[in-house]
Amino acid sequence: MFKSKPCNTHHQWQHDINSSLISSGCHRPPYNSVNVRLLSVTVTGCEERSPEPKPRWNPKPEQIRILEAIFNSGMVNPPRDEIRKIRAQLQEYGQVGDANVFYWFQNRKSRSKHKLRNLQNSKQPPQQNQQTLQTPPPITNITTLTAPSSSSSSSSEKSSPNKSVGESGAVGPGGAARSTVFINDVAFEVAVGPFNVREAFGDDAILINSSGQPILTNEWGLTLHSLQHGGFYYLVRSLSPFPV
Amino acid sequence: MFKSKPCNTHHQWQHDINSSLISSGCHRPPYNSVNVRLLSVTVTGCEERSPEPKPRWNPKPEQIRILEAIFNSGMVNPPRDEIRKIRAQLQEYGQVGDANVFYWFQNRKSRSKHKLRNLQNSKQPPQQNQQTLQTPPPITNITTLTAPSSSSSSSSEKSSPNKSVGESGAVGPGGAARSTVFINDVAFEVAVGPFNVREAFGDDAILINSSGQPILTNEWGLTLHSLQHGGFYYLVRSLSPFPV
DNA sequence: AGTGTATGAATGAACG
DNA sequence: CGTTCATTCATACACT
Repeated sequence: MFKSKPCNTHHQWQHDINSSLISSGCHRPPYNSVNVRLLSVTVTGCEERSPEPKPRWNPKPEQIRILEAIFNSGMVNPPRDEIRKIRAQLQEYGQVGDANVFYWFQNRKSRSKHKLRNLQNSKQPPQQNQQTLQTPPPITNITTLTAPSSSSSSSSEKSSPNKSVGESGAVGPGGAARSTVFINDVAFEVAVGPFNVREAFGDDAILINSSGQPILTNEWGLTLHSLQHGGFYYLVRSLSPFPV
Repeated sequence: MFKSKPCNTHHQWQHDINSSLISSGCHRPPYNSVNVRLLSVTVTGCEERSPEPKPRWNPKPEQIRILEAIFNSGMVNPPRDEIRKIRAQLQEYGQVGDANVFYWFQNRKSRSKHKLRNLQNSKQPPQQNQQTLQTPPPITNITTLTAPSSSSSSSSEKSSPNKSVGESGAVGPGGAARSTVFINDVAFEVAVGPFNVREAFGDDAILINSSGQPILTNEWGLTLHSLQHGGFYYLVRSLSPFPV
């Protein structure tokens, strides 16, 4: 019982988690808490199995904005030094630790990928789903896929992605016309024609090209033109996370 | 969906990784490796579906205790034979494979180091260009690990059995009364003053200094004096429950 | 109130 | 070995 209920009120203080990164101890909250926490027994007194409240970091909107901006600018996997800098930057708006930033990027990337995957998958089913889904049923797709996604971390750059891509422009012979575009350095195969940005990435999603120009869309989130095959685009958000 | 499954149905059977450790060979068997495949993942008609979900090992608290104890006793990088023995020992409490043990130690060590590094970093304000390359670790090959001290919250002081993420950022005002010592080459932050060896390492724990002299403690397991800041100590046990 | 979803945190597993 | 991926847990918040 004294273990799953942080009696603490929802104080979102996050003491000084800063400077702590992934720990490695044991923590198995689920049912048992054996934990042999090394130290922390500052001799200062008897301690009993008091569950740690676990104040979870609650990023401020400004912080999220910054993080999102960095993420969307291509740095999806910032190296350690960068994390530290980012943390410093974020700290202007509230307490935050390197670990928090680290976790944020990890989760952000992971979930982004996961969602996109689902998206992709949902298009696969031989079901004639068309409705609001923009992807044409034909799926003859080529196996060419180049997803830089993580790759290296040593160099933090990618502001200007121009990694020579394989230019996998292939269209199913006799099939629907599709082209490959890169969004946040991730390859996507999209149908030629209007692309439903909103459907794909959410209501608040905005695509900008490599020149920083936003891709215009109509009130339905559809681009006015086709995305350019082989083009690089970046996804930004006006606010809030995207629902899918 | 599943909000809190107390004891998830994790089937604990770790497909035996028998034969050899994971050192080399094929990795990433789990079909779930979606890796960088966000694009075109289809057409293949039917993807090979390994009928094996490969549930990941979920160490039991007792197992964690044993592992922690071994790790804390200094064996941060057990050789293959030891791993086998350890596994055998752990198996009393649940299925576990050599690979699991191996990974556990790898992660444990790695994350301990990370944590320490961040700690150090945060305490050493940016005053030196750290190229990440070129500067061989000034430290010896010691594996430093810092123990979380209760840190902040002057009022709520407790040694949490669980995740101890908290770490007071800057030492703050005047610096807390703590010092760093190395026990089995692992860095610990301890409170200045008597140190509770028993509390920290168990009833059978004995600390000896770098000269081989045992650190005397009273009947409570408290050292008579403070541990020396920066000093090297070694943990031995009067009765060794584990092979060391 | 509960129920579902979004997301911070943790960690086993694995890659390069 | 350091870094990254995938999965899971737990909690804050939104919803009907």
